[in-house]
Amino acid sequence: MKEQNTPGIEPTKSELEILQVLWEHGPSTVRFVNDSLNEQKRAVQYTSTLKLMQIMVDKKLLTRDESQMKHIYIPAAEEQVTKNYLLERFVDTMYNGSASSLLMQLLGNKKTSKKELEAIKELVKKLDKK
Amino acid sequence: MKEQNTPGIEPTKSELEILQVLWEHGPSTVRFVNDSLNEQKRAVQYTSTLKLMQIMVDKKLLTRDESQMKHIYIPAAEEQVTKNYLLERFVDTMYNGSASSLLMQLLGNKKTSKKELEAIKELVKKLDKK
DNA sequence: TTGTTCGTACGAATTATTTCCTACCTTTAA
DNA sequence: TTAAAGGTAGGAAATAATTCGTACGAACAA
Repeated sequence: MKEQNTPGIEPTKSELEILQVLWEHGPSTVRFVNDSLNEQKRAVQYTSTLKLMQIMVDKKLLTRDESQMKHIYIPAAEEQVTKNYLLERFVDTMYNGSASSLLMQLLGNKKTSKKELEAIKELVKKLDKK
Repeated sequence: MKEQNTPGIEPTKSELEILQVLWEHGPSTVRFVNDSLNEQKRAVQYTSTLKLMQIMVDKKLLTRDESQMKHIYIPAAEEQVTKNYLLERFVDTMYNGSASSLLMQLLGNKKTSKKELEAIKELVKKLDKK
C-alpha cells in the first residue's frame, strides 16, 4: 500500500493562507496568490508574498516549476494530507488525542448550526451502513 | 441568559501549554506550572515560565492572587470557553466554517481508532433522541 | 544573626516570523 | 531601441514570541 508522506513541517499562519490559495486554485504564480490574498484577506506587498513562497520552497512546503520566467508554485503535499496532519496535531494538543471529545465540543457549540448538525448525523448514518 | 465572554485574545503555543497545566490542576504557582512543563513537555527555566505567565496576566489570559508571596495564577476564561473559541477558529480557517467537513476528515483519518468511531456514533445517536 | 533558598520584577538577548526595499533581469509596447 | 511593466533574488528591518540573566526582597534553617 502506498503511504502518503506527512508534510513533516508545520506551516505558519501566513504560510497556511498561501497554501489555501494554492489548494483552491491549483498551481499558481506569485502574482496570482498575492492578488488573492489582497482580495480575500489583507493588504500585502507583492515581494512579501514572493519572499514567503520562496521560504516555503526552502522548507519543502512548496515546489516550483522554474521553466518559465513566471515560476509556478505547487503545494508539496496534498491538501488532505496536510489538513489531516494539522487536524491530528490539533486533536492531540487540545483534546489529548480524543476525536470524540472534539466532536462533543463541536456539538455543544451554539455556533454549530442546525444544518451542520443534520449533515453530521447523515455522515454517521452512512458510516453505520458500512 | 448569561453569555460566556470569549477570551478574545488568542493564546500562543507556549501560552496554551501553560493554560493546560492550569486547567488540569487548577490555580497554581509558577513553580508548580514550571515543574509540570519540565516533566510533561520540555526543559524550561523557571524565570521563562514566570515571564510568560506575567505576560499572560497583562494580556488578560490569566488573573492572579497576589495576597501571598507565592502568587497564584488562574485562567481568566474557563477551559470550555477557550477551547470552544480555538475550535471555532480552527474550523473557520481550515474548513471554511463547516463542522461536518471537519468530521468527515476525522472519519477518514486512519489514525482515528475504532473505539473513537464507536464513541462518535454513540454521541450522534444520543443527539438524535433529543 | 546570617547565609542559603525561593520568590518576583524586569531588561535584554535570541529566535521565529513577517514585511518590504533595492538591485537587476526579461518581456512588451511604443 | 528604448522606456515601462513585471518578474526574481536577497538583504535587512520590523514585529512577535520565547528565553534567560541579574537584581533584589522575603522566608527559613543553622
